Amino acid sequence: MEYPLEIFKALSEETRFRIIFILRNAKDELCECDIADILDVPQYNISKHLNILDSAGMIKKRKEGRWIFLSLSDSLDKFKSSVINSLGHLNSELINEDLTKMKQFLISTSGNRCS
Amino acid sequence: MEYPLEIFKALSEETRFRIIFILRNAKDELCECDIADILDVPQYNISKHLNILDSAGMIKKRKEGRWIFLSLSDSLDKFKSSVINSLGHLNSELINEDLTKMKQFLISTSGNRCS
DNA sequence: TGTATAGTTGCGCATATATGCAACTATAAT
DNA sequence: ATTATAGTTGCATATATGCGCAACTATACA
Repeated sequence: MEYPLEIFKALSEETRFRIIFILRNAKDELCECDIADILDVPQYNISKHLNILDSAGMIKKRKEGRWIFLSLSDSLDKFKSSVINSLGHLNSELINEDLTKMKQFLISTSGNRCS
Repeated sequence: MEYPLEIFKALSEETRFRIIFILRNAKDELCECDIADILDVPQYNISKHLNILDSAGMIKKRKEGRWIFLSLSDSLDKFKSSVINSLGHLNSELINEDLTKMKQFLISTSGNRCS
C-alpha cells in the first residue's frame, strides 16, 4: 500500500510540489542551486526534498562536476505520469511566478549557467 | 498555493486514499457505516477523514435519515478529476481487496442496506 | 418514553515531518 | 596548498497530523 501513497506524500508538501511543477515545465535540466534560487528556499532543504522525490521515483539526477542536474524521471509508470500530467490543468498565480522566474534563469544563462 | 496541495494532502493518507479509491469504483453511493466496515476502520475516524475529503471538494455527502451517503463529487474541476482518474492506472493487491469487499457489500444488500 | 444505531467532536497522546544550524564532503579554480 | 562553490547530513526543535477514547447529537423504532 505504501507505493501508491508515496507520490501523493511527495506532492503534498509545498516545496516539493513547486519543484515538480517547474521541472515539468522546464525544457532543460535545472541544477540544484538554480532550483534553490528560483524557489527562494535554502539549498540544504532542496537537497532533502530532492532525496524524497528521488525515493518516490519522480526525478532523474545527473551529476556533472560540482553540480547535480535535475529533470523529471524519464521512466515514470502510467500512474505517476498521469498524476504529474494533471498539473497541466492548473494555472495558479503563485506557481506561475515560479515558472516566470524559472524561465528567466534559463534565458539569462542560455542554458549553461552551471556548465 | 494551499489550493492545489489540498488534494494531494487528502490523498497522501492511507485511509483517505482507500475511501476515494472505493468511491471511484462504486456504482452506487456508500453510507458511512459501510465504508467503516469495508475498510475496517473505526467510524469516528472515517467521519474525520470524510470532513477532510469534503473540505478538499472531493466528495458529495447526502443525508437521509440517520445515514450519510457518500459519493465522489459531481463537480470536480479538471485538475481534481484528472488526479482522481489517475487511480485507474493502479492495480495494487491491497486496494483490490477493498474493491472486492466493497462489491460484496453492494451485492449482499442489493444497494439498499441503509435505506 | 426509552433504547438502539449512525454520526460528530473535543481532548490528550504519540508519531511524522519540515526546518535551521552547523559540520561535513567533493569538485573546481587561483 | 588554499579558497570558493555545490551539495549532503546529523541533530535539535517546532509543528502537523492521525489515533483512541469518551461524551455528545440526531434519527428511528418499540
